[in-house]
Amino acid sequence: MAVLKRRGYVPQDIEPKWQKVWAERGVLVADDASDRPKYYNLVMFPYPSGELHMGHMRNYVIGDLVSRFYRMRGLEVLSPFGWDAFGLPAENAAIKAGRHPRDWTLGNIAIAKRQLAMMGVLYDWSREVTTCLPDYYRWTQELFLLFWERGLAYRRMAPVNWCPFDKTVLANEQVINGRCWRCDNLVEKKDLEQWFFKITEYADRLLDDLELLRGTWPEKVRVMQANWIGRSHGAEVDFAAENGEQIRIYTTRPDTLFGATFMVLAPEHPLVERVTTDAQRDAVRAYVERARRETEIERLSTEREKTGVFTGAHAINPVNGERIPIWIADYVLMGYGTGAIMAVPGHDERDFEFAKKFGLEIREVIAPPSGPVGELTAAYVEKEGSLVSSGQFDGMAPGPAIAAITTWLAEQGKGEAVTRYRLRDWLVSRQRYWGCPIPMVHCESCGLVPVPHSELPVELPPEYKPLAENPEWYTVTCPSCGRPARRETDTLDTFIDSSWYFLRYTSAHERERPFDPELANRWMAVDQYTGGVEHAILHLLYSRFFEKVLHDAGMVEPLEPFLRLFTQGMVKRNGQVMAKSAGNGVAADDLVKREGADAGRIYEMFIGPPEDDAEWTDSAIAGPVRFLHRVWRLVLEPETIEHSSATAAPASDEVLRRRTHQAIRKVTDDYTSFAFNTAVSALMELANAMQEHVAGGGALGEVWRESVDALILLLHPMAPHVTEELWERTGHAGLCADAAWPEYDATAAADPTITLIVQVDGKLRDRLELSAGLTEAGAREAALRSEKVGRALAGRPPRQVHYIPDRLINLVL
RNA sequence: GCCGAGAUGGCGGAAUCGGCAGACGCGUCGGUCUCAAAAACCGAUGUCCGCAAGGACGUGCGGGUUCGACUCCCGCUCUCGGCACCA
Repeated sequence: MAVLKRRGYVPQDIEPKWQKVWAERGVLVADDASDRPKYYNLVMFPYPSGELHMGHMRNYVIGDLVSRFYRMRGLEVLSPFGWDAFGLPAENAAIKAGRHPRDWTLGNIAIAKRQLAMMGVLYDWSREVTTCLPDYYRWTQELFLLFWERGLAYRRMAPVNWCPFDKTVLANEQVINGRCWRCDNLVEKKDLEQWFFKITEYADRLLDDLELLRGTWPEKVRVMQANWIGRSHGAEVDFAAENGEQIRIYTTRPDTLFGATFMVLAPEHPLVERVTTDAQRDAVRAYVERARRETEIERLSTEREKTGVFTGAHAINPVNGERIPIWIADYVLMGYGTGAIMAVPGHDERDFEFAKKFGLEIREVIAPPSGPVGELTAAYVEKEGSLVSSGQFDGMAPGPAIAAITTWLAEQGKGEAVTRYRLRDWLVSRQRYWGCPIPMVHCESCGLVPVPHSELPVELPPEYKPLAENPEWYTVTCPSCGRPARRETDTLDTFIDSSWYFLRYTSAHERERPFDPELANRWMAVDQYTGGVEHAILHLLYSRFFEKVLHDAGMVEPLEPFLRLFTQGMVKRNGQVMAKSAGNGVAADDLVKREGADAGRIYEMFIGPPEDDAEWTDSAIAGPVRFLHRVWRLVLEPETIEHSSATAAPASDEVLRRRTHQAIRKVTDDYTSFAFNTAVSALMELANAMQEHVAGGGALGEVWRESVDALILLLHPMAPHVTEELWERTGHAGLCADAAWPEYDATAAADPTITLIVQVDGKLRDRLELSAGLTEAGAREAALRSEKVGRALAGRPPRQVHYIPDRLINLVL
């Protein structure tokens, strides 16, 4: 595309000038001591991966727009920025390019910082944080120790997700369809000793407090988090195996206990070996071996057939003393519940399928409201109807029966009510160099010993090589007994770094603690948090967890870190999400060179609702480009706009003023509610109205100047450079960025005339321009006077009349 | 399979409460200017019938409620996102 050459407005001439002024004057540096109401406006800090394109920019433009808007409305805005700078891509790039991950990362930060400035995006850079620098990660280590001291960090052997390509373990949340979230390779299961955070201890609060976010977080995100935590209420029940072992099962449907016709243990269940009979031992061992070898590919095959093997053993159903067979099957997971189930094929789809395949008994114990089915052809899973073949509980509805049977089990000492979660503890250790070192020491005699606070930070060694292969680094003396010991060589998941950065911003230079609680409470909670939906579970759940732990530690008051959450959609081009790898990104540098930052910003806001994905069309940016040239001309040289007596309605100050105040109302509402696309439309309409005013020979007096000022001010959050220039050129002292938001005058915006819609039998027949405040009789009279209406009525009198004052009248025949 | 969101012109999208469907743009067509082109500016632009006036149809599909439905209800289809043997 050729560089657009137009008279007057040359964005490339004015944009750098104003960027310099804003920076010099520290326009967006937040004042901790201000007595204006605070507004903490946060955008998700990025991973510095290289050049920014317009897909990245959408987030930052929204953030900047919000900052500028609320500043103009008189709030003390805190809008900090930083870098989520530890992580695998830096290591991968470093391996490829032979550079140290730190150099690669810091280089990218410099590029991104320049590009943000070039887009006119302002931040309070005095609070910048970079998670890979010791002055940040020393506090991450401090917080790790706080979790350790509060019993929330522990180390244990566990089956974990191992990515063979990235050579590290992954959190459950980082495994997507059995694949690594970073490199997309299949994940393996391994038994390893790893560090965990006890997020499950906070499961109830993380779930229940989602209620505090109703209406201010996208419903989608709240639902996703609730499902991820996955709380279920049920009972644990002991079944006695015939060899004397107790097998504890978990069920959410104790009401179906009389329908249990067999039991199933997970292949990894510790009792498998002990209950299996000699006759079945070989078959069971073969099955368990196969299940162990089974890869994620087989796990994921969609139409997965049930497999299993009989142990030869039996157990006794505690409610009715029945003897039922014990099976092994991999559809029962060791990681959930107790790793063992009672199978109720009549009322569970999976058990039904298994029973059908292996010819096991299917028994009906819940009759639907319409009565017992007799021969079940599918599992009846609804909780409606009544119990049958269930001894003393017959006739009860499933709901009450759940409570009654659970109570009975507890009284008999055979079971108890239990709450279970899908959420697992957070695996936080990674076998990578480029992360925050875990400040712990392994001592043969003392065990796990925390590094004393006075010795923090535990710094990464300068040389880039795996920590476990760096004896010079890991060999230390035990802080407790002084004997030779070994440093922990794992580093922390980068999601820990990003779980508290918003707190660090509130006192980024604090030297004694991770953050100053007083300042944290001055700014927290975040009033507006903006970022991508891809963080709906991971980052947002972990940050909420940290906030609650730090609340409990007395370091910050709010229970939830983010009051309002906005998740913006992704920008696509040629049908694909803009990405370096897809080669379809619109580079920010190119855009600024061609169309200018302001036009790019407007286009990005105009492209569609900000919460939706948007398709970037190269030609469509012409609209915002033309619009800005038109604004320039309207403000600085309205006399060059031709009078066009043929088309223009006679102009009046009253009409111009009305449309100006209507625009103030609309744009203010739209900025508040994140409807940026319609805010652009409203501004274009105001410009159209002003142009019509001039073309119609309207006066260029006081009302005109009010419109010009409003146009500049309303446009400023979206297109800061051109408006700053116009503000100066129209003779205002001070910065447009510092100016007060225009006041909306309801009287001026009120329309004295209305368009009455006239319908006959619900069909539009005429529109009448009338003065407002019409009675039904008056409206009816006016409607009947219309020639078009007369034709439609054809002499018939209306039987009914529906009148919506000042809007519509419907004559029904 | 379950949960959530969505489907409106050639394209992006708009439509506070059930009351003018298609705002605002892009694109396209026509015009002005120009030797010409680009840019700029002006006008037209949902579909069909009609010279026109005007009329009919039209918000994924099929029903329903209503004087009146893009909007509410019932039943589908398709698209996107999340979860996925969680007992």
